[in-house]
Amino acid sequence: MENKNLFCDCNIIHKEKVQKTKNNMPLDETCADVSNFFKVLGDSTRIKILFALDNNEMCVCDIANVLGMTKSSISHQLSTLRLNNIVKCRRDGKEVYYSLDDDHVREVFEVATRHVIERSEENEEV
Amino acid sequence: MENKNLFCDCNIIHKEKVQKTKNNMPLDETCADVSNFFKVLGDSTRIKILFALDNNEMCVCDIANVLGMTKSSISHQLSTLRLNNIVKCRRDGKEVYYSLDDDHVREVFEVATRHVIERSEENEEV
DNA sequence: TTGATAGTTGAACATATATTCAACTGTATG
DNA sequence: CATACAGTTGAATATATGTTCAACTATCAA
Repeated sequence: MENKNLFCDCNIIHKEKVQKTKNNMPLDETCADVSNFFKVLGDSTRIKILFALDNNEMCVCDIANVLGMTKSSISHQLSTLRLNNIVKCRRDGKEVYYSLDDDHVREVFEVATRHVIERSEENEEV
Repeated sequence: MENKNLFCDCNIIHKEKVQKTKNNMPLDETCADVSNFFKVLGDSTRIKILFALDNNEMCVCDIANVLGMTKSSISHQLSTLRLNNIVKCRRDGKEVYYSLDDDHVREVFEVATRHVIERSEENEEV
């Protein structure tokens, strides 16, 4: 059947649109990078860390105290955030200070927060 | 010890900053909503679906064919996206057509994509 | 009504991942 | 040097989640 795709269990309904969309799809690697970026932000502990860091740099112990969690779990999550270029750090004596890495991150973070807050306000009205 | 937090295994190093940051933290529920929003975008299948829908609405079979996946898995993921108000759908005859839900989503999505692409270009230069 | 196709859904399985725990490194101080 | 504290890290465990499979509903056409 010409309309069957080897890797798919159903027909192509709009052949041209499918072909066109296929041609415009980004590389798999790009999709993986984008989804990975969101995945890193998709954890409430990490989001709380970002809120805490939104206005000031903080050391691991202070973050742990703000969130009421162990320094180990915070350190693990900071490591994830750092490896994904979402926070950066500097050591000063015994402490390591973390802060948001760049403005793209702040922008995405703030747009998303606004989106979620506005949506929840909409839902209250209904 | 006055400097120990009941739920944390380490000292408060900067007492004032910790207190101030604690006071400025959003509600747990808000953090959960924000992280959940990102979590939904944090999967490569769902990101591919959003890329496919970025310029035109599509039915389930066509999306499945573009991604080379079963209609069942696509339908499961569309359901996740729909429940989180990221896509919307309309039925027309036997087909159900999906499209991006609102402009906030498009904005976050596009800023993040730009961010990831620019970052990967930076890395190529180095 | 019957058959065909589009799409949905719940359960099961396999994989991914957040936290805990314990051991470790790095730095300052006595 | 030894001690104390800040922070990191790897392994283990418990939980979350994406895909598959099979059964289901919805719509159209004969």
